[in-house]
Amino acid sequence: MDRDDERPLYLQVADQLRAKITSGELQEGDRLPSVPGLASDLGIARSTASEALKVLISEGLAVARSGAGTFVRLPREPQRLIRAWYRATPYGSPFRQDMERQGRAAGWTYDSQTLQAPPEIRTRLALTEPEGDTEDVVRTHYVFTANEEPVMLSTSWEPLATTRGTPIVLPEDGMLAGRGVVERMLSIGVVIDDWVEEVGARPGTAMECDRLRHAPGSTIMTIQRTYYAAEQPVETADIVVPADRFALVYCGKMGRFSG
Amino acid sequence: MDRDDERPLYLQVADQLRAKITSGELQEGDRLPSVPGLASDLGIARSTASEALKVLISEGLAVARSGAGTFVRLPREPQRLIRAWYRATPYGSPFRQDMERQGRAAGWTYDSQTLQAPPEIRTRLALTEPEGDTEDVVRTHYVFTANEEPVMLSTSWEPLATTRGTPIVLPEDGMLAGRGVVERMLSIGVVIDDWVEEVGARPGTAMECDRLRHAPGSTIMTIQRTYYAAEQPVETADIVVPADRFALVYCGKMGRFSG
DNA sequence: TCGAATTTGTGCGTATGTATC
DNA sequence: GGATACATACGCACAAATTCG
Repeated sequence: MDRDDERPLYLQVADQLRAKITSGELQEGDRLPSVPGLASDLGIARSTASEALKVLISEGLAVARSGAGTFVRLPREPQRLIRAWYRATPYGSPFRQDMERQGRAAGWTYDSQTLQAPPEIRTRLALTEPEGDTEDVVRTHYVFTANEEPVMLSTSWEPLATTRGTPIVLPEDGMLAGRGVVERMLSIGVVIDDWVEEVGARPGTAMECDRLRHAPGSTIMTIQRTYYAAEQPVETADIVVPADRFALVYCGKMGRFSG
Repeated sequence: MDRDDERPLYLQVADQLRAKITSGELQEGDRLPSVPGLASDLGIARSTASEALKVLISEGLAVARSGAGTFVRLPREPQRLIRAWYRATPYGSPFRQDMERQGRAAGWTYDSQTLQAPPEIRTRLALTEPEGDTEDVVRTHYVFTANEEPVMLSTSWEPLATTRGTPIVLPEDGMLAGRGVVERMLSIGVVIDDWVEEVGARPGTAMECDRLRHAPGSTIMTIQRTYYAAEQPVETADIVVPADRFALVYCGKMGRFSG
């Protein structure tokens, strides 16, 4: 440690602690030195030691538990979610296929409702102006689980213009329950041929983290997926996955339209 | 403001300032109250006022300029990075094309070096065991800029087995400098036909955030990209983009291999 | 060009509340 | 219940950057 100008003191202390984590000297779940401990050991102020730990916490390398201490929290090796559907036969649940390939039991709970689409969804589904307060979409909230643990949230929107009067109006009802949008739509003659996904990331909201049993503020990835049949959007979904458990895998071929 | 238990004081102050931003009372570039100003106006300690401003900074709603003040920085509508290359002719810089489509001036700086690939990269490039300490890859660090601002980091690895003795050993050297991997490889007869991208997200490290001029700990997305020619990996890169500025767009077609 | 005023960044010290062990 | 730990809040001081007359 250098008391000179070089770098701020609290960053030097953070570097020192980070090195112990990345080198493996401190492992997952191990307790980091406490604020008073660091302060007296290194001869610095408690507030300075506290700043150093906050750096590691903001980097996601540690979590503080009030009253207990600050603990190492290594980023887990993420599971891979294959998001490029090169399956020749898109039958069955894509999520279940991904999980079973990695030896995990997939499941989900859901909750469907018909209502009038909000403006943002109208844009994504290319809906016309609403007529009065007519209900024109089916919204379904999903919680997906792997080995009984919640791991993914999804909110799906399907226009009633496409599905009204068919056996698949409700996504999780009837013979094709749980088979995925593509297969369900195919059964009523709607051939989904294009997909677009827009991937973002941000700290999770309190509600999202709660439903995923995650620490508040932990990083999540968001996917806005839209399915098209003959250039017409027939389903769109907001998908939320915790970033410390999943990586999204996309692939394709060069040189011509990637679809 | 409530001096009672309710919520921590610095969060209440942060809420109050955030409300002024989201309501539009304070606009992009406007100066927030200074730390001493807040402290005396609200009758709180300067350190408490400072904490409140740090909350907004960590949320990406403000930036501090030492000596000048703290300024509103509204979350921009995220720029879209098109990551599915359906360009029939993959000529020119993909990054520049994305930026110019959105009316921004693209640029980059780089730094190339030949060295022996570390284990993780060996796996990704399917390299055999190293012979002694032979240098077998070219590593290039990039900092990409849009309108002079750093917006994306990338570290690219190319096996010397592919490029040794050709005019394109150094990515940013010679006639094809800045033209992108695909075009450069094509010029030596290596036809890149497959790509795989693995997308993750996490809080940025101190170094990453510093190089991107971002608040430490702000959310970033990571992309591990690998290019293949005839099923053989010929380049891999680690790409880092700040999540509050970019969304990644992937698209494809259903029902057959998505490439 | 210079200097005074302002502002952020860092670092010190202390104290209290509350959670955990 | 007592010891320990983190979270919050207060106070002060100085350095470095910026701004402006």
